Amino acid sequence: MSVPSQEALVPAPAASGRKGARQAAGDLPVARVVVDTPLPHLDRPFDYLVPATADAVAVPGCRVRVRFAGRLTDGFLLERVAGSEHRGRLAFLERVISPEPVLTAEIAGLARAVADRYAGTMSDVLRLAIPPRHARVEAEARAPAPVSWEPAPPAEEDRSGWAAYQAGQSFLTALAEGRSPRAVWTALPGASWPEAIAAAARATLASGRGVVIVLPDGKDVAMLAPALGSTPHVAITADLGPAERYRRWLKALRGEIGIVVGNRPAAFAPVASLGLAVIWDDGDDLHADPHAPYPHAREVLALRAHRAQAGLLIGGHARSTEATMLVATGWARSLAPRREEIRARAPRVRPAGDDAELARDEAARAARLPSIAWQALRRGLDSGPVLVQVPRRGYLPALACRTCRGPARCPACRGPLALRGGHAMPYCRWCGRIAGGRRCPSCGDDRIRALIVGARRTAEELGRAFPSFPVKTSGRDGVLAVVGPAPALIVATPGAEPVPEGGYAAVVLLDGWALLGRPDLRAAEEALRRWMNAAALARPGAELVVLADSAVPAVQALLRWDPITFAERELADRAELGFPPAVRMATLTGPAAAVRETLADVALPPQAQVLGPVPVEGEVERAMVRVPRDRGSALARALKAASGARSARKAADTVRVAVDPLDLI
DNA sequence: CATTCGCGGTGA
DNA sequence: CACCGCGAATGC
Repeated sequence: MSVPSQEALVPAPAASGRKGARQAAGDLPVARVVVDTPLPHLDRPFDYLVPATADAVAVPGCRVRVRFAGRLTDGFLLERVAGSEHRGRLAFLERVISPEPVLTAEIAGLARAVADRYAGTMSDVLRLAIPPRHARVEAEARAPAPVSWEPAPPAEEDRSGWAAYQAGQSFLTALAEGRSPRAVWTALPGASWPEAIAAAARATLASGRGVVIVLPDGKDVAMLAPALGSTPHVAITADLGPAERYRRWLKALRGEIGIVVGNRPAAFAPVASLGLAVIWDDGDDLHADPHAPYPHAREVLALRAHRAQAGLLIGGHARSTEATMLVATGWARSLAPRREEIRARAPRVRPAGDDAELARDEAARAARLPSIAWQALRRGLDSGPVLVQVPRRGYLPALACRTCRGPARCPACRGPLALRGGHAMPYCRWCGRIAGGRRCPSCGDDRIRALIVGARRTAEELGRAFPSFPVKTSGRDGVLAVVGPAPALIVATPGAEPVPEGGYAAVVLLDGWALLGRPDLRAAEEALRRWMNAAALARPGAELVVLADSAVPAVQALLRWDPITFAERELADRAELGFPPAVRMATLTGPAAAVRETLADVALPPQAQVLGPVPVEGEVERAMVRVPRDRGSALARALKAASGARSARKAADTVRVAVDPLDLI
């Protein structure tokens, strides 16, 4: 198709100072632009004319400003083409913000794929993928680009620790030889996962390819940096500030650096010729983006590795059900430790159920500490720091017996009790029964109290039980990154455990039943992940006591240090129940009428099943739609079409669509 | 929010 | 039957 002549395309210019119409560029005069609008029905490229004056700077991937629906709007120039399909006159690009090609072809394709996977728009994804521009930083002289990335020093195999895994060595070799293996890696406790990741990154770099490494939070990034040592890399984290973040991101974009380490957004880092994508602790919910379309870093990296034919390494001490699915379908291989390595390095785990004998010590009794936990801590304190993991404050408003402070449980199923707002009677979080007329099995009292277990309170109580040792807390407000080798009592919430020099001498996981009792599909998986992350910080053979019933599968998995069998069983359960990742599921949340309207409009793929809608709170309702995994993209397409139709007709109430969200129940 | 589309009404 | 006017649809 050819471009109609200028005069036909260009409206007579408004009476401005300039005389004459603007000229379109002679060569490839049409720019395809992704316009920054959240409206789903506008999620496609729009064509604009490139002014001749902007010919040199209007390069694919650059930021532009265009008049869209009467307003000036930001956008990205996808490509320059000779003509347009659009029947009607094209407008000119208003301005090229800068010629920096910030949207590479690879990331453009990835953003499109992520949007399609999550029933979202490309511009929403680009907002997550591309940091805001910082003009001064962009203008800074670019460092002279190296001819190629530093050849990595020969990998120090003994330090990296990959030999401890069944296929560890061949994984490294494959990367170094330019192949693209995909693996789900179950990391050994006590071993240095940063060293292992660094070795994989170096091997990839040696093959002349780039690496992105995604870690849950800044603390993990800080741990990986020393392992990478002199290997050239940039760390991009949220706490840097916009200028420095953009500076480092540009280094990757401009090909000056081949390894990018960071949190969630690093999954989109514009590393050239990607050879390996890494995600650590993929079960951590920090990897799920809270912004529309709510993509998960593991899924982003899996899509990216697939599209770019790069390797993928999904690692963690525990194993997510989703990663297990990738192994089950044969898409990725399992990188599991040899059994004898586990035996040599895992802590010795002992459960303490409800019936466990409380410590004799008065202060330990007050802290609800069973005897075996108290003894483990006391013995540990002879030789080093000990860790007590407590659930985050306010994480679960638990109920306990008024007198003895033992956990209040459902008389029918032993699930944890909770109070619902406005109701006087506690109900069971597991079976939902109203627990009237219950009595505490140990002291007979029928009164209950709210028990807010938190790090600070627990720390005070434990401090009294071990008066001669320093007590340190680490939690949401005030994270302690590291602790020294001296004996000390460390009280931390999950994810905030300080890394001890030389490992913890003992670990106690308090309130296991509280973690397990959460009304969440993923409660057991999440409990095991948190326990294992804490336990992995223990010295080999250290004593570890978990306050939970040993009959529970997650506790069994911890006892045997077998997260894989647990995850496989979890996956089988999900398949049975019809929940992700065994199926693809989407939730529609919004005002009741809007949710029902959308459900009525949507042309669901065959075999789709609608659950609900059910009230969430107030007027808000939520419905779930599930389809077999291979219908996932059809479902996303249908949901986007339906929400697009709604937004096109300017329906007042919006319905939030989330695909495979973490909080399903 | 600006522009265009498209339909029914209207007056010649 | 051409043209007008207004609400709906569209967005280059």
